[in-house]
Amino acid sequence: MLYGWAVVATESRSSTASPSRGRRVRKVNGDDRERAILETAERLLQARSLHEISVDDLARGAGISRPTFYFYFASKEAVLLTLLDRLVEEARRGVALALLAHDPPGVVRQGLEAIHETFREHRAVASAAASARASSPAVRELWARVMESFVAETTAAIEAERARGAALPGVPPRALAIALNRMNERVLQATFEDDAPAIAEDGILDTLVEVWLRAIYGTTTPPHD
Amino acid sequence: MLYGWAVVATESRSSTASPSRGRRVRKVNGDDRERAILETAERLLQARSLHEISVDDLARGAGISRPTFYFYFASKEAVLLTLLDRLVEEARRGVALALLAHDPPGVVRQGLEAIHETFREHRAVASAAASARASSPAVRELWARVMESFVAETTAAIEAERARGAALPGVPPRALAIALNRMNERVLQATFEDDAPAIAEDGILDTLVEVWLRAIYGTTTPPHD
DNA sequence: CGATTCTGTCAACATGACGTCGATGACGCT
DNA sequence: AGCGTCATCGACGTCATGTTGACAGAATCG
Repeated sequence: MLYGWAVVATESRSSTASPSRGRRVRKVNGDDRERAILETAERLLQARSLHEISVDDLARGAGISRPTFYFYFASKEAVLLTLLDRLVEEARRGVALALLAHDPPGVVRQGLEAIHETFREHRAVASAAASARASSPAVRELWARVMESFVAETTAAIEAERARGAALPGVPPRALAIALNRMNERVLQATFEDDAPAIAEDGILDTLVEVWLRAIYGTTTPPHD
Repeated sequence: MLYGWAVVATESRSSTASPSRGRRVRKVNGDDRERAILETAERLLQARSLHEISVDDLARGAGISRPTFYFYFASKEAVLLTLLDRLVEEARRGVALALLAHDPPGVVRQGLEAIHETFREHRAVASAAASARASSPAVRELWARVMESFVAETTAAIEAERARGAALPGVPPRALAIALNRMNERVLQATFEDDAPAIAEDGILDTLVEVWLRAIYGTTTPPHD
C-alpha cells in the first residue's frame, strides 16, 4: 500500500545502475529470473505497449507465477524503469565520447549520431518510456535528468561558441539548447514509432544537424578555430 | 463489444465538428448532459491525467450514473477525442488567419503565436491528448492529420522561399518542415506541462521564431519581396 | 548435525475499473 | 389509451492489480 514511486526508483536503479550494489549473492536462480523478466519485457514491448502487457504476461514469459513477479519488481513500470536506466546510461556514454571531437560541427554530428544509434537499437524501450512519462513520476524524473544533462552540455557549447565570435548572438543559449534537444527528442520518437508525419530513417541525421548548425551559427559551415 | 474506435471517432466528431449534423432534437436535457460530461472532463483534466480519471468520476461530475455515461460516449477516450477535435479546429482557424500575413517572418511568427495561444488556453486537453496518442489510434490519427496539415503548409512555404532565392538550399523542404513542427510540438508540451527542462512561458515564441527563421533563411532578418 | 533464517514460490483473496444487459420511468405522438 | 423512443440505473461478469499467508529448499550458525 505504500510502495511509492520514489522507493521503486531508488531500489530498482541501485540494483542496475551501480555495479557496486550490496546485494547478497543469490541462489544463481534469482538473478536469472530478474534478467528473464527484463528480457521478456523488452521482447514483448516490440509488439505491444506496456499498457497492453499484463504482469501475468511478464511472469509467464519468465517462467514464474504472477505473485512471484512481485518478488522481483514492484510493478511492470518498475521493470521499464530498469530497462530505461540501462538505455540512458548507454546514451550518456555515447554522447560523452562525441564530446571528445574538437571541431564544433563534428561534436554536433557525432553527438546526434550517438543518440540516434542508441535509441534506434532499443526503440521499443524508448517508445514505452515516452508513454510512461505521463503516468510514472519516476520515469519522468529519470528522463528529465537525461534531458537536463544534454541541455546543459549544449548550453555550455553555445556560450563558448558565442564568446569566441563563431556563433550568432540571439535568444538565451539555454532556451535555444532546450528547443534543439526537444526537437531531437520528438523527431526521433516520431520516426522510430513510424508516427506520420515523420522523417525517413536515412534523412534524420542530416536534417537535425542542419537545423542545429543553422540555429547556432546561421550557416552549416561555421568558422573553425 | 463492437464499438470500435473508428465508429466512435466518426460519430463523436460529426456531432461536434460539423454544425450541420443530423442528430434528432433531444429533450433539451440530452445535449446538456453531453456538454456536462465534456465540461467535467476538461475540468478534471486540469488536476489529473485521463488515466487517473474514472468513467465514474466523469458520470458523477455530470450528475448521472456510470452506465448512463455510456449512453453518451463509448469510453472516456471518446470524450477526450471530442475535446481534442474542438481544440484542433480552433488551432486550424488561427493558423489559417496567420497565413494571410504577407511577409514571410510575419507568417511564421503569427502562425506560431496562434498555435501557442490555442494550446495554452486548453493545455489540459492538449496534454491529455499527447498521452492518449499512445493508447488510442483515433487520437493518434486525428493528431497526425493536424500535424500533416501544418507540415504541408510549412513545406510549401519553404519551397516558395527557396524558389525566389530568399531561403537557403539544403535538406529536403519536407524534412525540414517536419523537424520544425515537431520541435514546436514538444517544446510547447514541455512548457505547458512544466516538464523540465522547459523554456519559460515568455521566452518560447522568440526562441521558436529564431530557430525557424535561421533554419530556413540562415538569418532572422530575411530579404523581403 | 539440528535449528533457524533467508530465498524463492504460489494459491487464494480483496479491490477497483470497465463494459453490458435488462428493466424501468417519462415523454411525445397518434 | 397505447406505442415507441429517450434516458436512466441496478446488477452482473470480467479482468488486471497488488497483498496475504503458508510452504519448501538452501545457507548459515551454534
